[in-house]
Amino acid sequence: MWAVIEALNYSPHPAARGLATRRTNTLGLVLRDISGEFFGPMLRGIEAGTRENGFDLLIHCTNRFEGDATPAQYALSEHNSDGLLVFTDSLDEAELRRLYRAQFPVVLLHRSSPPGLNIPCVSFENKSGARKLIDYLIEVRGYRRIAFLAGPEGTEDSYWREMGYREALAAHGIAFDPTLIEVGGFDEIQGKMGVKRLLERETAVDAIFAADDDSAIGVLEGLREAGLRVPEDIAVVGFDDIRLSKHLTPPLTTVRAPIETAGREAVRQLVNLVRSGTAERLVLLPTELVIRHSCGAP
Amino acid sequence: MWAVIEALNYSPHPAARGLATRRTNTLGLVLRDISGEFFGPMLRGIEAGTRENGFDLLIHCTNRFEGDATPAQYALSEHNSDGLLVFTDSLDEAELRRLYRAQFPVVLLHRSSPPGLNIPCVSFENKSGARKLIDYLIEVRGYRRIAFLAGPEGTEDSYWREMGYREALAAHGIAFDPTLIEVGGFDEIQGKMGVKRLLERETAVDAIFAADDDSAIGVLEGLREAGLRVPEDIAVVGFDDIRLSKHLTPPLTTVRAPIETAGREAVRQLVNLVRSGTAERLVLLPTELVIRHSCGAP
DNA sequence: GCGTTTACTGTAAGCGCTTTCAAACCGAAA
DNA sequence: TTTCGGTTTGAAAGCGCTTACAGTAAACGC
Repeated sequence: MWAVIEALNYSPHPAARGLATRRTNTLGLVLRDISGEFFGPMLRGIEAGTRENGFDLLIHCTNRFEGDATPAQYALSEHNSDGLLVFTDSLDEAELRRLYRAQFPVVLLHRSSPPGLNIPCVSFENKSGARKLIDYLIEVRGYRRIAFLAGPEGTEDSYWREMGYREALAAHGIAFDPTLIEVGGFDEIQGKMGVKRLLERETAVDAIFAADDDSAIGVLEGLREAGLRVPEDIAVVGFDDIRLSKHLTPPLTTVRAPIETAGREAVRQLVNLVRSGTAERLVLLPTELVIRHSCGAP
Repeated sequence: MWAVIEALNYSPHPAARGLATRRTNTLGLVLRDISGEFFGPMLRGIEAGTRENGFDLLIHCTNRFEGDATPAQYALSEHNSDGLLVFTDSLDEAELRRLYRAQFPVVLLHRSSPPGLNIPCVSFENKSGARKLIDYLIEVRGYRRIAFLAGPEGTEDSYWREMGYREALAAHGIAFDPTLIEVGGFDEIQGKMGVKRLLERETAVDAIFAADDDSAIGVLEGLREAGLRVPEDIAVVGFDDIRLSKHLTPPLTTVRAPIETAGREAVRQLVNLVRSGTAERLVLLPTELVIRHSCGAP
């Protein structure tokens, strides 16, 4: 029997099998886009996770193009996958609700469940990571006027990092100063623009906490163009510890976020959800302080 | 009619449709693994390309795990995709031949067609890029003893870069010296190990041409650990111009390879092949010299 | 030896769609 | 009114698989 199968090198037809079993053996990943340093490691983790569990991976970016005719399409759904990994805000709440009502397995990555939905999430310990970082800047490096350059509006990772920042300030009796907050984005350009706006304000700044390393790169650039030395004139720290960070000039103090592990873990939860219907409601992966020269450390 | 469809929010079942039409509306991407800085931009290009053309993207890594039970599986094939994008050597020649005989649309990325098969390929102008780079090192910077740190055995990108290197030497009457060749790999670790082996030989070296930027990073590290200054004691150049390169210390002289464009172009060729059965046999995307401080330029 | 359970094999239905083909329909020309 | 071309509509077949079920054979206990 198997010999015959081998001889004819037969392989079953996934579409037919999918039709009959009503399972696709495929997991879907929904992203807004694939840009920035973040996605390489994340994809690596996700791909590894799906493969280890014998699933295929279908990727879809929901980002619209300039002048595209097609309306918002939810290309990935119960029809072509057994479960969905949803990154941040790549799927709107209505679709999330629909999938939830349909009891379709979904795991959220770096985004929490909309109220009432109880969808499992995987993210980092953003708050405590930021807390450790700012504690260090205050206690060890002696900075008091620390600016926060936030990520994109509505990004939860950025929100919790800001909460950690505020908590650290409060714990050391430093009043929160709104003029030290500037919105940025999770990329180099926005980081650079953000720091320029910050400098125009002419408030004293000891250190800048960029919401992620990508934007910290822009901050370094912006400061260099403004003729300021890092860390002598102003210290810079980021979050994520992407591969570039240790190669920057100066090497960037940051918080290491296990990006790849988060991807793998999200798949693990999703596979559990698909197979046994259970998953942990919230998984927060630990972060770790990484001290380099950009904060003034030797 | 459409109102009813809207009202019931009906959406067709891809598996059933696939069964009936014998088309999947999906393109497959076969990789060995997703590591290194190269894959981010490449995936970005490929994803954009597939989406613009209304196809889905299925990704599969053929890399084996330690002690995995499953034999070499060709998860992606005529059953679940309308065409395949094959990156370098992620698929063996036998499978390539089988797909070719079955007239299944395949486009190769950074790898040329096995003899007799005539499968379309998309790659960079590696040879002329390397030629420009080495010409510059010889003519402008005056180096004569330039080492080449090759990529992984059998990698065509590396092969053609070496050919460009040799051509440049020959054109300037510099004899090819095998002791200046060292094998490395397309990653940091291998680059570092390669440069250490090179230094142990105690041949005079003016400059090191690493086959890609990832390994050039390892070279920089290796030289730093050996107490050598770049570019004062020894110059270093790479190939690809990945995002890190300009942030390195010193910033890396390299050749810009349009990684993302190559991905997008490969999809374009594949879509043509799927839709009209035609594609260009070979597309080589132009590369561009990027001069930074690591080669001794100010 | 017979009735009963267990195992195995084969058959048919059906998954949700496309596609083909035939039948029905409609308007225009004879 | 009849006839013909063209269009619309409906029904049926089939894509390649799974699965449930019936049917047959084999094994078992009394």
